[in-house]
Amino acid sequence: MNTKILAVVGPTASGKTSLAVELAKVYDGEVVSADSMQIYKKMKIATAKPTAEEMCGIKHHLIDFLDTDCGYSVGQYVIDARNAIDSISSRGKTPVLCGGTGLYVDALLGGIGFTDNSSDKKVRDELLRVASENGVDYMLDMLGEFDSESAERLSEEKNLKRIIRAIEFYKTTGKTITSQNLVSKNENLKFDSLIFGLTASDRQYIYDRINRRVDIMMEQGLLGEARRVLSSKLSETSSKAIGYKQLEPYFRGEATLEECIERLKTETRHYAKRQLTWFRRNDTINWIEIDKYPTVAEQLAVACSVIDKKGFLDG
RNA sequence: GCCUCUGUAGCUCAGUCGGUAGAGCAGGGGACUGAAAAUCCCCGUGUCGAUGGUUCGAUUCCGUCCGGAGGCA
Repeated sequence: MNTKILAVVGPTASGKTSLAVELAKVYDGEVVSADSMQIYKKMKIATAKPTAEEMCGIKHHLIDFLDTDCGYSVGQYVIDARNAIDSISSRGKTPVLCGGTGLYVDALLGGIGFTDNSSDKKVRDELLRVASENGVDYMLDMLGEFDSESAERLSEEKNLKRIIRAIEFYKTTGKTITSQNLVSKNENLKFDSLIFGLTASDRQYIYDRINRRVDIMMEQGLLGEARRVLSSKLSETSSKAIGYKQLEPYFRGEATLEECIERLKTETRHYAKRQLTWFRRNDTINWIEIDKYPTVAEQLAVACSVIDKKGFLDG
């Protein structure tokens, strides 16, 4: 039988952390993070990484373990998360997945099997160079030579990053990404999951929370953290975090602090919107509207009633 | 008080030699299989400040009024 796992997803600043901790308390669980930025050490305030106090003694996995100069990927995440879940289950506890990185959540819960060594920095850099010289259409034609199906699929939006990824996959494995995607879903790797999604009936409610949280981050010392993070060596992944690069114009004297903070809020809102788009298409999610249930206690009550009604953790 | 400039989308502004208007940002929708806090695609009706006048027709020209900015006193 597949391992049973509870999950809490949703946009940034929706309160995933506290609900996950409460669920873990009730169901004797441990939290497994699904967040592509909280993995990094040093990045605490900007990533809203749970503090010891917020964790309430609940063990958290896949948080605060990687140096900022290290890269990371979905493939690695799925391996790490499966290990964490195995360890939790073997101790007879309930894994509670918690995070806003939709790709990580879906890959893990959907049982996507990644093959080894399909990513090669050298190949990718070379492709990026070719692309900068010849343009997107040229890359699309190149892809079409061996994988017309994905070339067709990508021809509408012309997303260079995906086109390059498709070519890179072929160059490093000799297989097309189209064929890989067909066989990657492994039923045996799937989890028996019950997913809760935090959202709001009024989008503005979440935006207000984001704006407020950025102000709080500033009070907590985001500026100092940004200085430290920006002066350390960052990887391709860690350099993408929202919260530091938006403050760079201020450090360089090219913008006022107020302007940068506004920018930071806006980009965080954009991010939340993308997260909502991602999760909305998942019709297995049990949505909880946080403007209707503003306290963790209320959200927990809703979640517990769903779990009970479905008898999800019975037996 | 006089003079000049200005009032167009939530914001910043184009524009219409008179035929009821369009960019950027914000906002909305969507995609997403090894960078995903990434990357990419789609979406623009608004009393053109108010009110009279000229005109077949005014957001556009003219008058008056009401905002805003600057200059002279």
